[in-house]
Amino acid sequence: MREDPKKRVAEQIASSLRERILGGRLPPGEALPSERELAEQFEANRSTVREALHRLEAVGLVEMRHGGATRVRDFLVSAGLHVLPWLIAPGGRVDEAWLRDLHEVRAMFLSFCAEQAARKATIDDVEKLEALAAQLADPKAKPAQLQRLDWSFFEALVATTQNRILTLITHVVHDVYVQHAPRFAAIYEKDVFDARHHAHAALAIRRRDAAAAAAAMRRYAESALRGRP
Amino acid sequence: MREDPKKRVAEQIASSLRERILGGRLPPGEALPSERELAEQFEANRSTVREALHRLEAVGLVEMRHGGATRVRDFLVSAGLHVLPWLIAPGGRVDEAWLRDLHEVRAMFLSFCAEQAARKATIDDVEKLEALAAQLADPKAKPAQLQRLDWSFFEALVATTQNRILTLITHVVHDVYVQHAPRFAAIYEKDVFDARHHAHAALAIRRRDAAAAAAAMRRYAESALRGRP
DNA sequence: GACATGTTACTGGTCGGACCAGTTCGCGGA
DNA sequence: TCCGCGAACTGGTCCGACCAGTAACATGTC
Repeated sequence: MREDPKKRVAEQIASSLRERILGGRLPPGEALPSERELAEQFEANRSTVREALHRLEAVGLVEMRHGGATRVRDFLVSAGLHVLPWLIAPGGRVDEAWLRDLHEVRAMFLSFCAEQAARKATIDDVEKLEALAAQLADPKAKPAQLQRLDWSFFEALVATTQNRILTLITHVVHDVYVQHAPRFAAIYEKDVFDARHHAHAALAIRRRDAAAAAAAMRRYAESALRGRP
Repeated sequence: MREDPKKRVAEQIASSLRERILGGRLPPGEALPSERELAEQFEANRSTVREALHRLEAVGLVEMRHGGATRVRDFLVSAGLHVLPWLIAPGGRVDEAWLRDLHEVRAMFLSFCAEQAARKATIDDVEKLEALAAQLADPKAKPAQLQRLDWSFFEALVATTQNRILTLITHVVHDVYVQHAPRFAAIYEKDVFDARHHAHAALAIRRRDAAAAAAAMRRYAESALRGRP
């Protein structure tokens, strides 16, 4: 319950409650203290507490019922994808199990995007992907640069699919990456990162070879697993 | 701006603004009227308006800055997957382009889940999937029943993967399905729906044949496209 | 004793008005 | 012309009151 003067009070309260819920200290079904009680505990106004509670409600972590108590919902049953950034690192420490799940989904994503991209890419799309692949192949590039370029490649791939739902999912994944960028740095070390996969994918997309593009990206995603600590 | 006494006032205001944003009448970058002004327009208290604005902020539709104006964000750049239920049917009418995107993602999802399920399924999982596939094959089942069973099969498949990120994504898709269930009913008509795909997938999962399971579910997803109006 | 009922003490929802705290922008002086 | 200061915005927090549902307990009836 430390103070971070940067954050708004409401966000501090929301963070505190969110951690307790995702950390399991407030189990599903449990009734939260009343708003008036929370206001006293956090030494804040009830309106401010309400604001915090509404943030939690908006992402499906609690259920507020007029007249009844505000209860913790089971986020594995009710919450949407947007809780992921908090789930990955509850209390600042990255959770290995969630990370594994993320890498699996990432592999599915990359390969599917490559497949769709091969079907829908325009010349401009192809050239952009090839340009990024070329930059990724630069032996002088530092890991941090590679990380940025790799993300750009991913974004370009998603944009090429012209599927806006994939774009929406990407935003959430992006939130995870920016919040925990150092955690993924190991993937981009010299021994692990191999930009040839990107070049293969770009080439396959140019040739409209959906299967080859998907295979290249899948190989890349699986090779990145070796960079995991 | 009609009144629905069931919904809370704050939710009415949020819905109204959400529709304007997603409908494009409030373009990205545009500044919303001040909270005091909105309170007057909606004949509500400023606290209530703030509550509505916070709901929009929580899903990435607006950006509130202390001292500055609250501005509309570009949801294709900033919003997460959770806006999907509203995007699919802006103003009550289902958007065909979004529906097409959804079907694409659905196909990816089903096939990937089947593939992972084949790798991770326990005996219990397999039996549950086979039981559902058997029920789906019942020639006397009505379309509405098939729709429910098909969803159960999907959920069981996702649960079998033991990947909780897939579960989170599923929740959002579920929201879309329950909100627009009639829209998807055509998929389950006698001429279109073919439960043999489910049986094939279940069998492949039992045999731990990931490729076959993925292929079966992909065929199913693609066959369902024929049911689209 | 079992059950319907009404009272009451909670819960969250809305209100209004006040003040604090940042941003923006234009007016005025150097 | 340019800089800087301040007024007039913006959102953020607080207070205290009251409205509106819920749930549980006490009561009365059969």
